[in-house]
Amino acid sequence: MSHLDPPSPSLAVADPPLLRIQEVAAALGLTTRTIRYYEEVGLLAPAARSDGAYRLYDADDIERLRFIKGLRDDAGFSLAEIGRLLEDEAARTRNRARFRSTTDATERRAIVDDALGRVDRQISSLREKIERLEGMIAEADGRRTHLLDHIAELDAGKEPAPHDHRPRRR
Amino acid sequence: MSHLDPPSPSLAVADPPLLRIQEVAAALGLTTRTIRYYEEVGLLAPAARSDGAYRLYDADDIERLRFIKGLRDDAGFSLAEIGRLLEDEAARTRNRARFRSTTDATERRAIVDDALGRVDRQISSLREKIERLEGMIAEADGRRTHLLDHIAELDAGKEPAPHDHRPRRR
DNA sequence: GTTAACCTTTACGTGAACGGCAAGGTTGTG
DNA sequence: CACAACCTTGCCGTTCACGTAAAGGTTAAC
Repeated sequence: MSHLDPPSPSLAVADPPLLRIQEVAAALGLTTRTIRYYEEVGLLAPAARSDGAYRLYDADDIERLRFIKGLRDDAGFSLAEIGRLLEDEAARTRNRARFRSTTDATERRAIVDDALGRVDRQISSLREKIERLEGMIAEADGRRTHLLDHIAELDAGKEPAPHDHRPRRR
Repeated sequence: MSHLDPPSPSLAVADPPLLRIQEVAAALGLTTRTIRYYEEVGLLAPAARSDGAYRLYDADDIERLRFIKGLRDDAGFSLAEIGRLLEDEAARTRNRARFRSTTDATERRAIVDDALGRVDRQISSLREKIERLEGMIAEADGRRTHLLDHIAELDAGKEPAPHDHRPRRR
């Protein structure tokens, strides 16, 4: 069941603590404003609200937020692209509800299959980005080689040609 | 000398054609405004100006612009970061002038060495970015595996536990 | 030398992604 | 119940990366 079955025999499994917005912000290195903004544009909604309407986030929310941050900072995606990659929060909420509201294994399977497809698309998006970056490295490596050639020429004390920049074939 | 010595025996080597801003823009899929803006913020200056002050770009400029576009689109760097990576255009112009104004091989070597250092820093920047992306892929792969576990459970017709999201150790 | 198609600078406008208040409600601790 | 420390929803401000005219000069072709 869970990673280590709790000693409590038949009670609710000590539900995980829900965090308030500032705790989440501090944990992830974001500002509360940013998190609220992400909610505004439909990137994630808190798992719950307190009686007084405080936003309350669970571990899943935090994982999602961390991924959003990575997509923004590390991958350089725009929030719009991130939204497309993650499917909007409304759909996620709907799917969670659908999953819980049914016991039909086939239907549950469909929902999980769907999630799997999204994750796969996320992964190939990232791989594609890596390939483009590798292309850029190759490009830069070309310039590097060119410069090394130059250095070799200079070290050989050659009569310096007046700065040729055309690609050299070898 | 150059990639194929030109037939012209002792004349200037048919200097390469300089392009006007719109031709450059079309060739790279940018707008003229964007190119002018990049000049405004010090990312590149045209190799020359016509008598009537038209901007004229050479092949080097275009290569630089293409790299800038890659850093922006593929790597997702901000223009400020790109500026730091490329060293500002003023420095580039100065170095070009210094390179041409000297015949001293040692001095030239220093300049080229400098350029090599920059290219190396660019490459490690890109590699670093790739590593971060690979980290994200690993993360997503974790979620993927988790989903696959779920699917296996469902297919096995197991009594569905009420949606456990804690990391599973194996 | 006229004309269309380019170009120049200057300047104001815009969408994205937040920052930073104000005015008020909520929570937990003493 | 008082109080500090948090939270809420507005709403306006800002920076980045350009878009979009406006008013005029330049180039190349005819």
